[in-house]
Amino acid sequence: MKTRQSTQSLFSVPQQHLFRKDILAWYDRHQRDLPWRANRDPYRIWLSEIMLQQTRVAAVIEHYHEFLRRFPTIEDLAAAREASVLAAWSGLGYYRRARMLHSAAKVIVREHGGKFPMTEKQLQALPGIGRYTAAAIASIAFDEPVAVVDGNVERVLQRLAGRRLASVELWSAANHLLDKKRPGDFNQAMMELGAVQCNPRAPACLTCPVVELCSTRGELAVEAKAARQKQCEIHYALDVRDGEVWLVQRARDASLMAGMWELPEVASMNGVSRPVFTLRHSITVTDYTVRVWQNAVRSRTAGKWIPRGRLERVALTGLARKILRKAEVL
DNA sequence: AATTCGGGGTG
DNA sequence: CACCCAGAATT
Repeated sequence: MKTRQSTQSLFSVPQQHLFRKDILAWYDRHQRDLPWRANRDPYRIWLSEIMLQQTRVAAVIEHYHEFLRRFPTIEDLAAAREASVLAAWSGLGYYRRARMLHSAAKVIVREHGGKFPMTEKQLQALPGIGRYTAAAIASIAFDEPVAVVDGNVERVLQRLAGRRLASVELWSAANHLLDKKRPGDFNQAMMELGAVQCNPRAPACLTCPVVELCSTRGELAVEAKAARQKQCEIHYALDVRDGEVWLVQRARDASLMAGMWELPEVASMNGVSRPVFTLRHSITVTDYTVRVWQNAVRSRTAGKWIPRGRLERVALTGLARKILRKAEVL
């Protein structure tokens, strides 16, 4: 017999009410002033959610305004060329997000007449929108009572529960806890709590609004993760003449940052001459020591002279952007 | 269920 | 230096 509930609740009903009241009151008082909280325009909420996938708030804010300045409406975005969208995304990483954002914009304009889909189910059918993002947009922009589970919420729930929770349990617990009258605020409050109070390293339990309902209170064990960063040295040529820079384009079918622009890679001249400068950069699982050379021998790979004034509009890799900025070319 | 995809802030 | 960030798509 199937008496076992497939859904689980962390708290008794009275505790749930208390939790909702406390966390919403805390959120009303302490929420950060973030750009995407200015209104409930689904286009802007959507953009923020895509940018925020695995990306810190501070990094997103740097790109958010400029992206909206270039593509103020979803029609503008749908009509843009992919290269322009990637240029606006440059430095944010996970460039597939930008391609899927662009393709979803086209779908919304072409198949939905530019009107944003309003339900979690419809949203999740769009490219780049998974379970988390669909629930986030539906609840924040359209008041649909669906809970989100992101990295923050996962941590908060596990600390509340005092144990690890499987994915099914997490979504179930979050949905039980959800305040159905203010789902968008509740979801954001949970994430805000995880980001600001219940952070990974040093949870601020002393000032936590729900500490009395928490079974862990800060002592949650961290799980060991193996992944080691590999170290690697890489060399690039910096050629600037007449206000132009020589750049090359990554292969269209490269697995990493396909089609984006960067400086040409060259052989090491360590010992022969001195690099213009050296910097460090990490991509996925590799920590690069990057040496930049002037007057290096480039191979004959196809490239282009790009006027400095146009660099803002080029889909540079994050590393290329970093180098050009350090060289004061950008 | 496990991998892949960027890049950087932070303790 | 290690860890993790308002995850999704692919295998």
